[in-house]
Amino acid sequence: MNYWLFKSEPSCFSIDDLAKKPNHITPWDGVRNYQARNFMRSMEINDLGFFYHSSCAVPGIVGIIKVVKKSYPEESDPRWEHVDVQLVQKLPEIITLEKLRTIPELHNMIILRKGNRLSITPITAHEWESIHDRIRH
DNA sequence: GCCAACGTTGGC
DNA sequence: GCCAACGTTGGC
Repeated sequence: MNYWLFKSEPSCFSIDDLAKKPNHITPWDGVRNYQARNFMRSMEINDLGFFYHSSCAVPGIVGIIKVVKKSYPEESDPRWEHVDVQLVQKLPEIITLEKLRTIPELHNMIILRKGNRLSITPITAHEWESIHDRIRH
């Protein structure tokens, strides 16, 4: 079991867009970065991920998703690949980037590093739990 | 809108 | 294979 963080600009594809999809499933297509593609290739069914809203007024984690189909080539350009993901939970409240920066366990998280632009990043089980603990129940 | 950081492109 | 130029990302 691996953990990931998936970035998306909500003006392009938001957590609510995912919630409107049949079975709450979407192909995570359009990734045009080799490192991110390689991360997708290494994903397994049932891997979990955080859904992150970027380039918006309040960036942060807005949901939990899981991998439901292993990486496969895109029709338009087989050089690129993507997995299918399914919505597990929309968080009752966003965990903002500002909040994430205050969590000591996350100081090494890739997404928080200056200049990071990767749209898909692995996160550790420890990081996953630290964030998960901040979800309101 | 600004700009730092980073990836990609293409001439050499 | 180097590296300058350019395009994109994403927080602010």
